[in-house]
Amino acid sequence: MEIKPTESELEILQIIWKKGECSVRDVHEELLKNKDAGYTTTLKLMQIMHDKGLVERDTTAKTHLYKAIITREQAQQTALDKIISTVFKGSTADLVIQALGHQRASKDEIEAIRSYLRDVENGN
Amino acid sequence: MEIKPTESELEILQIIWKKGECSVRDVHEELLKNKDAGYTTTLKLMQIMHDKGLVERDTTAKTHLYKAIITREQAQQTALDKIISTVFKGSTADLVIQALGHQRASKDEIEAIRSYLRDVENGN
DNA sequence: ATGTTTGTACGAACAAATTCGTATATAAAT
DNA sequence: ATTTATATACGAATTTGTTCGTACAAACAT
Repeated sequence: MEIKPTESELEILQIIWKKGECSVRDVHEELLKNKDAGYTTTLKLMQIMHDKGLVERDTTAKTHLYKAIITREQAQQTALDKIISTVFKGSTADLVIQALGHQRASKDEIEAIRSYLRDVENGN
Repeated sequence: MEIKPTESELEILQIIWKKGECSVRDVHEELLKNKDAGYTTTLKLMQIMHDKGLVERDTTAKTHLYKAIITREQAQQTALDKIISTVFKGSTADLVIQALGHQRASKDEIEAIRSYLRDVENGN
């Protein structure tokens, strides 16, 4: 049973991950900074996300509060799995190298990665 | 002007990238190994891809031959850009670490990445 | 108490992507 | 020559995702 958030759902999840528990209005206000959309559109999307089990909600008050069920890490992993298999021929190394090559990681980022590699190799 | 292949289009591009020039039947046969679909579905998809400029084709013979216009690297970069911005908060390092952490890269892969990092640091 | 604001629910329009059936042309086999 | 297999073209149904309008309930302000 795959949980694959759509594009729009991910935009919303991002906001919920950042802010924690959110009302529809919270999310909507934040969305408006980047795009243009009606309030009921956001509401509907969040209701659908609830149906799909991407979020849970507290309906005790009039204004419902939504929390993410799926974690950012899960979504990251799903997204990675997908593109590794669809465009990177299954090779994680290819993905990493392509990411580092074109995204121009900063010195700090590169150091973080290198230190991570050390840990992996020592710990294993 | 964004060139964003859809899910199905990527499945087809993968095959074309691997095999080079392909007829619809070539692609279709390969697709059948993983999923179930009708021949005309594959045909239609490839025609749409042609309309969109993802592939070009040689129509001199009865059986048309398709080649990819978009390269695997372009598709990789597009895919990376998208997920880095949607689920990795814009951080390439986060992506790399998540990829290495869960995909359990092999020793060879890790060495390849490390050597790549060395090159980057020396070359820059 | 009554109007205004703020909320949910939900059907339905719209759009994009996918799938397939049918028509038709060409090549190959009998 | 006629049948059979293999192609393309393309309209249309289906499915999935997105957007919005309208109805209605609860809270708030006057």
